[in-house]
Amino acid sequence: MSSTERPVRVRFAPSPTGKLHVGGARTAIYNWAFARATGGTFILRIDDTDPTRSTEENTQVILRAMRWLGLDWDEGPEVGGDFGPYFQTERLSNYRAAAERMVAEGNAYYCFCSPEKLAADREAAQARKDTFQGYQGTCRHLDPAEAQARVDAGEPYTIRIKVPDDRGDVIVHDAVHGDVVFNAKELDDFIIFRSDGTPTYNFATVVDDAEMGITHIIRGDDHLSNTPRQVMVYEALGAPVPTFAHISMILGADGKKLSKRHGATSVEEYRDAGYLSDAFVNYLALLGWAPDGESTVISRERLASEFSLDHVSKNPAIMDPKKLDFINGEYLHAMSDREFADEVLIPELHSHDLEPVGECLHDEAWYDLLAAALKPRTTLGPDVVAQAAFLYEDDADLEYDEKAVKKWLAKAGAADALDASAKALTALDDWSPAAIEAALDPLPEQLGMGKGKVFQPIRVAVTGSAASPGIGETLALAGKEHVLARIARAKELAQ
RNA sequence: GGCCCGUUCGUCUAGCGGUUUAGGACAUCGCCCUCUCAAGGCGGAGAUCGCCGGUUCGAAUCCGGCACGGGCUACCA
Repeated sequence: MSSTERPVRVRFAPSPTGKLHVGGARTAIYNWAFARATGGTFILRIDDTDPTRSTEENTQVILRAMRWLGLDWDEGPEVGGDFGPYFQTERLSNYRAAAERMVAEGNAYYCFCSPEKLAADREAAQARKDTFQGYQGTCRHLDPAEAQARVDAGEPYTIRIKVPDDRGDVIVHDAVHGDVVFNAKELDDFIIFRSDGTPTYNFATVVDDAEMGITHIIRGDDHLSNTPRQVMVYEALGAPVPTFAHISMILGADGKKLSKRHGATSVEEYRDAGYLSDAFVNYLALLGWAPDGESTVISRERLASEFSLDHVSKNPAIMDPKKLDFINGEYLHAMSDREFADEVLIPELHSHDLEPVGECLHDEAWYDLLAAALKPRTTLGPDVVAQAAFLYEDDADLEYDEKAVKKWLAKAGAADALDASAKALTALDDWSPAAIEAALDPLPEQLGMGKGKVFQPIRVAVTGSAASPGIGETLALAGKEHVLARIARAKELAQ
């Protein structure tokens, strides 16, 4: 039975040797979306066979990142499943059994070559400028009984797969690259079991994928060249070969492999910077996959229903933070004022220790107004902090932006504008944005000045800066008492 | 050294032999709106489809070579 006829089972199998990187996150997203779009099963497996670099803490970081991304897995850590365990370190006996079966069936053999001999052989091949520089097959034709005797005698050994002499072309059916042809002659009898009794990656991963019934392997294209080796293992195991989908790497702005010097590379850094999970998934999903040539903002639901492997691009993608910001802004702007207040505004203010000061005008209606004012001006959650800061300063401590003072307060007419507006505002009972604007509206004409000449001095007086939401909203948020106090204070700087 | 992969505006991409004067999005520039900053609306500039040959009446699309970039070739994953 061909793999495409089996119910879809895909897996994301990170090694807990570090945090979840954006490249891994995208691989996880594609696996998840493919499973959801095909009604298949999404499995999470932890490939922790490298004991020196794998840690429990990294495993937790990865699970947390997966949850934050909203990539729920059907089988794996913490949810279980019929094909477990889902940690490779708990499956060692499976690998051992599979390898021994391969030896027994003549598809693998014991090798007693020392690392030194192998290195010497390789150097010799290089010196001879041989086209083939792999394993020379020294132990391939050892008598099985004799080999077994040496093993029993305690001699160190590795287990190597026996690539059939007459295998010919190995064709990897890849959903994004098409059929990729390799010749088995270029493959050597690679090691599947180390002398320390642990399996190698190319072996363990295939044993797991075969036993877990994985039908499609979606992973980074750094594995493409290793795929024919893995196909050899599937064949030796007598397991169906899955369909592969090798996706390209994500690069930094300079076209080089993403690394620390490019800034944020891990999922949690993006989360901590204030990106929305939906926006981040949206951006990453479209970095290398396009449902059409038009869509930029695509919902999680659409991703989960429309994702397909045949629209995945072959070439590497450069990560563009500007576009991520744009998409994040789109998600923010699509929120209701209430959602924005509860999910972004208030948490951000709290995490920056901007707690309500003075009298309690910071009620629900006040936050709704602040949310409405700030939402269109926000592309990243933390943007709200600097914009709202003037509302959390004592009147006497408010700092004025030097340029703004020079441009708007230290100018002829500024004092008149402040006087007139203070007078109009003092008389005002209804302290709503609309009422404030109505009260201020006639002033420019009365004073014979342009609107900017009147409103900007007020804005600078109240916020300390030349940029803020509309004057009505700004004053309404600051509160009448504070507005008047700040205007009075600013008059000392005005002409 | 050998094998494999990739190459469309600055960036992400659409394009699967004629409907293409190569479409969209981000970024950028300009205009409108406007009390500022955003948001929003409208518009501009921006890609001889890596290069060279070939197939074809016709190629970004098919084939070959080359160049550049990347991967694998480990008792790493």
